[in-house]
Amino acid sequence: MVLKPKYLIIAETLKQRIQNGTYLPGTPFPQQSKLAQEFQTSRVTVRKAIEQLIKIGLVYTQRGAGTFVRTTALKTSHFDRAVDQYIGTTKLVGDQSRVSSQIIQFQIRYPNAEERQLLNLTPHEMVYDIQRQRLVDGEPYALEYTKMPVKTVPGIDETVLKASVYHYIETTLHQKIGAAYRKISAAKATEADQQYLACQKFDPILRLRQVVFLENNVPFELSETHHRYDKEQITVYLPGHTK
Amino acid sequence: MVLKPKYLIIAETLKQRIQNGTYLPGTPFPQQSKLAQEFQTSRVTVRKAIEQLIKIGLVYTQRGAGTFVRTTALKTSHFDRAVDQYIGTTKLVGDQSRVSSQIIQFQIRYPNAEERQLLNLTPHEMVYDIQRQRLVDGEPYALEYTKMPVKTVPGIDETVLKASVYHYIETTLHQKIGAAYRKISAAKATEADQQYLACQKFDPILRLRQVVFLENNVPFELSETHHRYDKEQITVYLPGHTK
DNA sequence: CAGTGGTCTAGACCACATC
DNA sequence: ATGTGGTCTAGACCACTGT
Repeated sequence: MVLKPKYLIIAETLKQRIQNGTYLPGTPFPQQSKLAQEFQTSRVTVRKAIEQLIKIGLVYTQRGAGTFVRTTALKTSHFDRAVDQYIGTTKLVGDQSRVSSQIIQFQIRYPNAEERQLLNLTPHEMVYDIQRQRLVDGEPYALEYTKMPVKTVPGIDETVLKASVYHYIETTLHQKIGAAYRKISAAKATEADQQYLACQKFDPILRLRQVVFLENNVPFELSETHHRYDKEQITVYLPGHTK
Repeated sequence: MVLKPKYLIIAETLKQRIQNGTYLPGTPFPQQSKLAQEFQTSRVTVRKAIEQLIKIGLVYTQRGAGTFVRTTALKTSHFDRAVDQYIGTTKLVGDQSRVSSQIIQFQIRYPNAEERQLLNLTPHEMVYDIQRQRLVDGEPYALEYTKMPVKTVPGIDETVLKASVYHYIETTLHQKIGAAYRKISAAKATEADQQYLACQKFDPILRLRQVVFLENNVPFELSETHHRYDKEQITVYLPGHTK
């Protein structure tokens, strides 16, 4: 694909206009037919662009009335964390230079039953089994247990693990990250948590278990991440019915 | 609206076929043009129906190849918890008869600064301030701190609070629940948590803070819910780019 | 009533996967 | 080369909100 689809370009343009205050919260938003004229396109395409903004919670529509920018706070995060990029630690923090990693364990082995099922593997397709301590600005940030199929993410080594696996996948393997299933829970700190997150014995842990897919829908990561309860929270926006 | 939009009817039909095994995971899915013929509609409408299924993680598409049912586990929850209905405790559990509530506090007062901002209120528009212990099958399930504008949700009383506010809003007020912002974190158990969730002093708590909107995008609830760490986890599905 | 967004059509052409 | 999904058009009509 040489050129981005028109509706994504329009979505980005509208997003910028919201950011720079061209369209103010609560106030107007040009009607769809006007936008179609402006962008030299059809109304259907404009609607598709607006749909993107609805999905990330920037605007909402009211039949018969118009389209409006959301006033609500909590909104700050939506500009930097697009829908598909709040999945990896490095991306979560945003600034890659602030993130560093200590490798606690790194081995390649055969998958167990759960890994075979969730990563869709046969018994002889091997997985990386990785434990990393992630630090932001030198402070412990997360403890990660990651399993990835070797066949799907070939070439992982210590250099990659010290930096960002997601970055490696996108730049070197030229793959894009797709959907993800996440389960979020609270847990008691394990001994490893106490050690690598520098937390107390009775501190709670925010635990995130997820299966992540590439854009071609091949699962490539099964992971469990532990966060200090006082350093991280997870923000979710649930659109109502996207029409 | 007398009749449901055609694309939603098609989406439901396809969903049922996935459930009853007509379309098997990994296996085929009729091509969009064929489905358009079958449902006597245009391909655009069929695509809109499929979009719904993608959003809840039931299927995925691959350009040039076809549409496929997701194999991955974790899938069970998607049939019962539709996108827009995992917000209230009563709905979360599913079976209303199993849920009961003890009212700990119920008063009406003027809003503080945070409430005014997040619920979009003027200083003289009053809010309900409610604390409830929620039980499932008689066992403590959650401790809820809820603030709602009186003007938006009129007529709340002890009878409603003993049952379900969401049910009241939908049946008596004839409003529908829309979008929601949620922040999920882990926390130490407070004294109230220990008392009303019957948990130990050093047990972690799963904490959910959210602002919920009606379908017309008026915010109607600002709440904080505490869950026992061993009784609840939150499942999220993040679609990649929905095209 | 006028004006808005929501649904829908019947085509067309493009990008990609598979053989 | 064929077949799939992805993008796009230029209309039409419906449902709802406001006055």
